[in-house]
Amino acid sequence: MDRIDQNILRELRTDGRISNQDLSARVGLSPSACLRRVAALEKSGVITGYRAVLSPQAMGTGFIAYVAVGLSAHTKAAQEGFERAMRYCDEVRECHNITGTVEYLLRVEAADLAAYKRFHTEVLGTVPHVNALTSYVVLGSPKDERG
Amino acid sequence: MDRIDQNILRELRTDGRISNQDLSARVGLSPSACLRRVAALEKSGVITGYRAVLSPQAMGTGFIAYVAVGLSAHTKAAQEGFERAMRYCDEVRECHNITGTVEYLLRVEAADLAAYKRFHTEVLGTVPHVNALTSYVVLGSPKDERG
DNA sequence: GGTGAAACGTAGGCCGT
DNA sequence: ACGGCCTACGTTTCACC
Repeated sequence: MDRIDQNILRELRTDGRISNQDLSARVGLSPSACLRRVAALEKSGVITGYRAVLSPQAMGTGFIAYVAVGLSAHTKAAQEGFERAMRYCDEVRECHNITGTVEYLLRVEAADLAAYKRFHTEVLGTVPHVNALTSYVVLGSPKDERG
Repeated sequence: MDRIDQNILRELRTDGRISNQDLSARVGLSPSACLRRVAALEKSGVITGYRAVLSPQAMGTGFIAYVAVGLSAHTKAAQEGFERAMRYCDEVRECHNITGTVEYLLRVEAADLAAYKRFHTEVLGTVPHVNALTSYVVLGSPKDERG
């Protein structure tokens, strides 16, 4: 992992669909040498995948909220049950296990406030052991370099 | 924006580097028709970009935390100053303006606890109007579909 | 790490529906 | 307006130096 690898990663983080030819030119390598490095970075797990970044507005998920979730039982079974429920939930885009007064922080994307309310009561309200629920509605994201 | 577009977006969200040929086969279209749709989705702003997803561990940023930040002044100038500071901060990967008792939620990625402590005191501690700081260290992310 | 050539994918004109 | 076909062009990918 030298300077050239760092440059490759910086470029791919900005534009994941750059052609190998353009990428090799930017980092000062021949296409084949560049491709070998990219393949190695993928194989070693430094690059875990590529994703298209979609506009939430255009996707009909203009309502975004972070939700702090506390469980009533601190058992392994309770955690696994909750995580399993989150995994199968399309609205839940991220589920982080955190330190602090509650166990989880979710990022939830819904169409609008009404859809979010439905998710809040009908989904989160019915998952076993869910105790404390605090929603933080996202008003805007001055910086967002997710992925 | 019909069902085929939805399928295209679902595939590109999962694998942003899929070839147009494979993508067209998956959504049941000819390569040219598929490419036209993808180009239209990019032009109309539904697809805002493509990114490589990198492993934080491999990138030397294995320590991740969410930080709730409250400002002492609720003026436009105070907010703009804070947001500007966050924009130029490499450790801050996301900065969301949220509702609730505090104004901002940050995602911070650092090498380790020591690096995070340095960031916490030397960066966040010196930004004007920063009042309340609460860190939530990420222990793990059972689900993470960021991007 | 670079070179070259074959295999592969892309992009755009054109026509049918 | 939109999808499919065809083709020239560019890119990827491999053995080899």
